[in-house]
Amino acid sequence: MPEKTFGDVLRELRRERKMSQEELAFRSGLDRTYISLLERGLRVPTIDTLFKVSRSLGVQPEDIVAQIKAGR
Amino acid sequence: MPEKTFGDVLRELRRERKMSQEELAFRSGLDRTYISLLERGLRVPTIDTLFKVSRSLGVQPEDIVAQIKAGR
DNA sequence: ACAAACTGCAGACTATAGTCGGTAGTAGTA
DNA sequence: TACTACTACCGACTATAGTCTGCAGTTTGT
Repeated sequence: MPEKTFGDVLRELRRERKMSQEELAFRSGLDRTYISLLERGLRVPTIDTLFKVSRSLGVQPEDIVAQIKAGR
Repeated sequence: MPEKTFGDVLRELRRERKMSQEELAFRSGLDRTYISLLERGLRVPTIDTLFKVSRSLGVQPEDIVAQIKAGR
């Protein structure tokens, strides 16, 4: 099982749902450009943000965390 | 099943291991006073910080997240 | 080819995560 | 009475999460 970054998982889940960055941002109450930064790994989210996006994607936050490779 | 805040879970796990805030801070590479802030719910950690403390506590980060009540 | 929708990216900004040094209070123990 | 270990709390700071506007480049569909 290939482990990925948070951004990888986020992009994957978003695309599976055929959702644009803008739509995910709106539904999560976040900025569109910030979703872009997250997916490219240029920002590290707080757990509050993790909860917001996972809710918008209809997935449990722990399921996202479980897919992430242990950071440094 | 009683759901808690991140701080509640953190304090609980730390005490179960009979570890001081200072020791947890040292092992996690974080500041002593910051662990105190986290446990009292005065700070929201990034997922990087979540990984650090869960590693120090010998628990999977997703297990901590799963215990947290969905934040707004 | 063209247009529309989507995304990367830059700069300047605000909010908050995380550090650091010190002080005071608490709980336990000799 | 102390002494020790631990933690709450306090500024004041630095680093970075997250916003906003705008524009350029890419992708997708017709």
